Amino acid sequence: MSVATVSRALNGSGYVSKEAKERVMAAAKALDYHMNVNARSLTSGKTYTIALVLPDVTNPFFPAVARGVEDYASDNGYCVMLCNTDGNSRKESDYLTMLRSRKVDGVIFAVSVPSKSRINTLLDDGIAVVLVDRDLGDSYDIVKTDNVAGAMLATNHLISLGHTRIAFISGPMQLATSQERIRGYRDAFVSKGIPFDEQLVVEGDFRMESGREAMCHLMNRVDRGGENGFTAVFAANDLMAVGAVTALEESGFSVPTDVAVMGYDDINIASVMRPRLSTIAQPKYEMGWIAAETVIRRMSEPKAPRLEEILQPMLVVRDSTVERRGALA
Amino acid sequence: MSVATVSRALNGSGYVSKEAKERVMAAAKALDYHMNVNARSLTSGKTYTIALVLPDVTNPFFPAVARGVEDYASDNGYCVMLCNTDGNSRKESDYLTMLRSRKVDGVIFAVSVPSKSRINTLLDDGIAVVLVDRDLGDSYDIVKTDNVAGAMLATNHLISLGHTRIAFISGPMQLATSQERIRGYRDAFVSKGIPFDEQLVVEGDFRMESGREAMCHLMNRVDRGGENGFTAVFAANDLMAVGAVTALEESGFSVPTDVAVMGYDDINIASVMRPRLSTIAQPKYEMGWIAAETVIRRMSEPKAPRLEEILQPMLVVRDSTVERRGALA
DNA sequence: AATATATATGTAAGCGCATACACATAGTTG
DNA sequence: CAACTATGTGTATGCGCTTACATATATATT
Repeated sequence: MSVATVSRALNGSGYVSKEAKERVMAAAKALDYHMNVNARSLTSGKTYTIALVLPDVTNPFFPAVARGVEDYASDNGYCVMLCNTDGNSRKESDYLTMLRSRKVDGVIFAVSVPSKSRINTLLDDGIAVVLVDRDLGDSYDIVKTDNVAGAMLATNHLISLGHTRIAFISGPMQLATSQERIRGYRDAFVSKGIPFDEQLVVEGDFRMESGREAMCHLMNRVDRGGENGFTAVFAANDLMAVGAVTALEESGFSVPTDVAVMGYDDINIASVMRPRLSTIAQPKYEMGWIAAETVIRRMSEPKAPRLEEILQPMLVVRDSTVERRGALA
Repeated sequence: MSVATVSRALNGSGYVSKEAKERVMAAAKALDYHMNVNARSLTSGKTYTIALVLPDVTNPFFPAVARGVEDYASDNGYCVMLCNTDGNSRKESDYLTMLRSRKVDGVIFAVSVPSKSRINTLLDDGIAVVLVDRDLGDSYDIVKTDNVAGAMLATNHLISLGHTRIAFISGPMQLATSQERIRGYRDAFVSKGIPFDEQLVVEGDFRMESGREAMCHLMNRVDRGGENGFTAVFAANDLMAVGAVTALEESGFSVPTDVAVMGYDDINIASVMRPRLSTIAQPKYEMGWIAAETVIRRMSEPKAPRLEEILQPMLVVRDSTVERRGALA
């Protein structure tokens, strides 16, 4: 019995007599033999590994995505490596080169610092790449939700409640996601013919604390000049919305009575905090799932046209948004 | 220039002339060469990969742990594979054999279904294993917090508030973690000489919905007989506590006025929900970090005596616990 | 019966790397 | 200067696996 026969028996490839196959299988079971996947990848070129590169699993948006990725991946024989970049350019780059030398088959990438050249390096190495959530122009496969539509949904909801002075706490400006949400926010005003005040948008970094800070900023400006008032705030993600609510309450304002607050993402916190947060729900799990499906598909068709999956966000109205009263207007 | 020289230059092993080394490095840079880690692992036997096997990243307790693992691991040249088992015996077992054939160097394991034989299989394969959070007797390396102490802290806090009828929503009974917490809960009663009612403990599964269900159970029993009343509930994790609060409020009771509620874990939700949840804080990130440190240490000393890291939990008093009033007593 | 085809197995090479060993040269020591 | 050591490089083998190719036997086709 040669190694070749054994290999064929184990893989079900080529011709192997029933009898030989049975012997191999029996021996494998008896010895508790398990294929060395790494050795195989040496010849096959496939590692059946995909990497999930994201800013921070600790941000409640990502675990759901990760779960989606993992479910699809493991159902299809892939393992997933988890890589946290903290939005740090250095870490991001270090990880990418590490992934290259590990020959992962694909990477699902929630970019923090947009760099096409980095991604191209992966592609040149034959590694499939798909972006999740944060887009990067029309060069790469992407799975995201329609952020413009989502932000419009949110803003229109607020407008329909009688708010016209709506502050916006955005995400990091270099991210397409942030740009798209801010665009939806603006478009909502334009489409209703409501004047729009650039002073009301403040940049955050998607973390809770930055939402708090942004809110303080906003409130300070009102106090000083009597100008820049607002009756509602729309934060580009729930975490910042939570921070904003905290800041508001610390300053003695109540949500939604004094100011209405909208979030984005619909993380679990949103439905449990008080007031329960109105928000834009994203299909996080599905995003991850589809992203995994997409990278895997891409692996076998490196030359296929760009894949673009744009899911629809959904307005979830809870208790943090209510008809305009406005203590800060 | 032979492959051997190149290998030595790249690894800094053996004798290599300065000049040769420079040439190699220059060429490597010029060609954007990266070591094929998998190929290397064929000869070295090390994959520089560790697996993190846990029930569900989506449970807010775990992302922090995962983050701790990842930080320590990546700082030391290791990648981490994420494996969700859903507490499903089948998935758990499937993953373990997959990890064996991938020759991971170590696995950090939050066990769902206690099975020593499974773990021994890994160990026999030369894979380092360390348990996190859920213990399994004194056979394996473990990183956890002192659950007995934690549960006592919680229960004593409630008792000191005047509560004597304290319901307990436990985790799955087959988990040591659950047993330990229930033991702490009981011990608190015993040490104060307060009678203890077995009827007041209900089993949950650590998920939010099960907390809700357990709470309904508890309330139903009160309604029927007039017996089994309670003025406080201690849930074995925050998620179930949230579920319990929900159930209570749905039934028209208010927390903490009618019944006080304590959680366990101190996930981010706890400080944001209303009422803000009193809970037992676990050093989640540290647990992950130390677990990673421990597996990596174990790899180089397979025969060393068992490593046991027991961290201390901390009482965090917020708004969900307050002096006994009791509408359900 | 001669030839073609399907089936079955083995041999050998190679994937990208590390390393034992042989060998060669330079530097030290007495 | 002989003998030895430290330094540098190359050759060859193997890690565990797949696969092209060669070979062999059984079965089918004309």
